[in-house]
Amino acid sequence: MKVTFNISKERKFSEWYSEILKKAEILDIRYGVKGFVVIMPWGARMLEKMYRIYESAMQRTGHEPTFFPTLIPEDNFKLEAEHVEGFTPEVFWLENKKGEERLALRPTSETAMYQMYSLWIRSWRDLPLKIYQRANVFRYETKATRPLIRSREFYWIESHNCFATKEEALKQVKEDIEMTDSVMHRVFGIPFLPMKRPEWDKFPGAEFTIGSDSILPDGRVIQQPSTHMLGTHFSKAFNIKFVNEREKEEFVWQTCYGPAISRMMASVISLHGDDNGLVLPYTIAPIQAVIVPMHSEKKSNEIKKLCQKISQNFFNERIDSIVDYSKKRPGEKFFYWEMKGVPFRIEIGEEELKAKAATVFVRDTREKIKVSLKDLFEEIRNLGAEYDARLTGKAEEFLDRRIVDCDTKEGVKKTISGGKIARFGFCSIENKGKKCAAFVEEECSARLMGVRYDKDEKAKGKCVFCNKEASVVAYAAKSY
RNA sequence: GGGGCCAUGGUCUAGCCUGGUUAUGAUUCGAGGUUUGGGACUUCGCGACCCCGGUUCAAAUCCGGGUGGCCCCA
Repeated sequence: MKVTFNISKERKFSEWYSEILKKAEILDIRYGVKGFVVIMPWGARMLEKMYRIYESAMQRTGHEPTFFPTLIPEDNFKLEAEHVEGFTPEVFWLENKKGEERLALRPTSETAMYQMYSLWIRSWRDLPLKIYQRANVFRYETKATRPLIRSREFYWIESHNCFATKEEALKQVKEDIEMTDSVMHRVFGIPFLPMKRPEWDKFPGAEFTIGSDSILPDGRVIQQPSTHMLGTHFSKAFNIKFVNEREKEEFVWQTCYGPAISRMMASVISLHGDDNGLVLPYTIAPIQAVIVPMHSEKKSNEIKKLCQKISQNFFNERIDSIVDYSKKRPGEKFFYWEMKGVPFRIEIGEEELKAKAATVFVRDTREKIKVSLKDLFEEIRNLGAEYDARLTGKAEEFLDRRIVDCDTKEGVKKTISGGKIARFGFCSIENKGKKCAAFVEEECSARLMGVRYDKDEKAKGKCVFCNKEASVVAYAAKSY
């Protein structure tokens, strides 16, 4: 397929995004149901790699995999009062024959999993219970949907943990955020701000919520994984009790964590891509190196053999590669694989045979370098690590530069409308601060993201809205 | 939640106002030839009016409803 790609990401992010999803064959959005898309092979392979990396991090931190049913009986769904209230408007219901209970398509799986937890957990010896599942979940979005960013079905991992003490649960919240950092940030290259959400914006049924906000090129923030301290709200509703070491019955302390992999894919695509198309991190690119045999009158057999040898070698070394034997002219192949975001292109022709060195094109810098054939796979690995570090560094810089300190509410408004993140003194993220947050929502059409959870930012001066003493440093931005 | 715009081959599109020919052009795709170190050229070929209803001798075109998509504002 011939591909043209010439929309500026900087100037027209929204169009750029739609275009790249289609051109790079990540999604086909023509399925015909609002908010539902088909994930095509190039996207699916990326998603799969991201899943594997994330799940192995889950397992390293002591979580066990499970798969729970997609359907939740209505009675179960309704057990936790705040949860029902928060999620009911977003639920897809399956109506059955008369007299049978309605079933919910899971919007999240607390109410599916916790009834089982109450059966599984009997004593302190059963704790901690750390379980995750890979799942697709469904939310009936009434607003406009955006592929991968806000859809009605998305692909995520959800972990649901139970502990004997509050302290352990709080520690888990920290561990979740560390996982977001070690995987989403360090591996996928998506920097984020861990924000403690205001009281009025926490997860329905949680004591508090930490949302990890990342940024997209248009300056809007997007909530990536959120982690919730559930306290004993759900354990009381679902009767999840254990007998402690002193033979007393207690309710378990719970946390849950929901990294949405399909949403991270949106961030990966958006943050790293450029005007020539995708730029995929080396670690998650479906193909890490494409080998292009150049035309030759005399040496075409030798060239072909060398390409095969390199490819086999890559396979042995667990580098995902293909040789592009298609009957296209080189230029067309070059543009195509660049658009697909393949980190490295290896050109092999007469020149390379003679020099015993490959010409390696690096996607993000668009530079060509010579690499001796005998060091090729090691060098690709090194270059891959450097390449990923560059992408991450660039994304970090982009996020940092977007945060602007503001002293006045006019300043906040101006910052937000300029596509940046405002940071300012704020009275309170408890319910008494809700009035001040209304300014952010109504006047700026933005979200009060909350306060930093990863560090203690000292508030000085007044709340920029009500002029009372500021108790916290809050952040606000336009949001997806 | 409010408002606006749009729907024609795989993709982008002309035609619609003022109803009537074999529905325009480009690109992709398939076959052939010349090419091949940054999107080549050329010949031939395949392929479309979102759905339901209405008006009419006649609907891509006019009217109503539905579905889907995009944008702006709250």
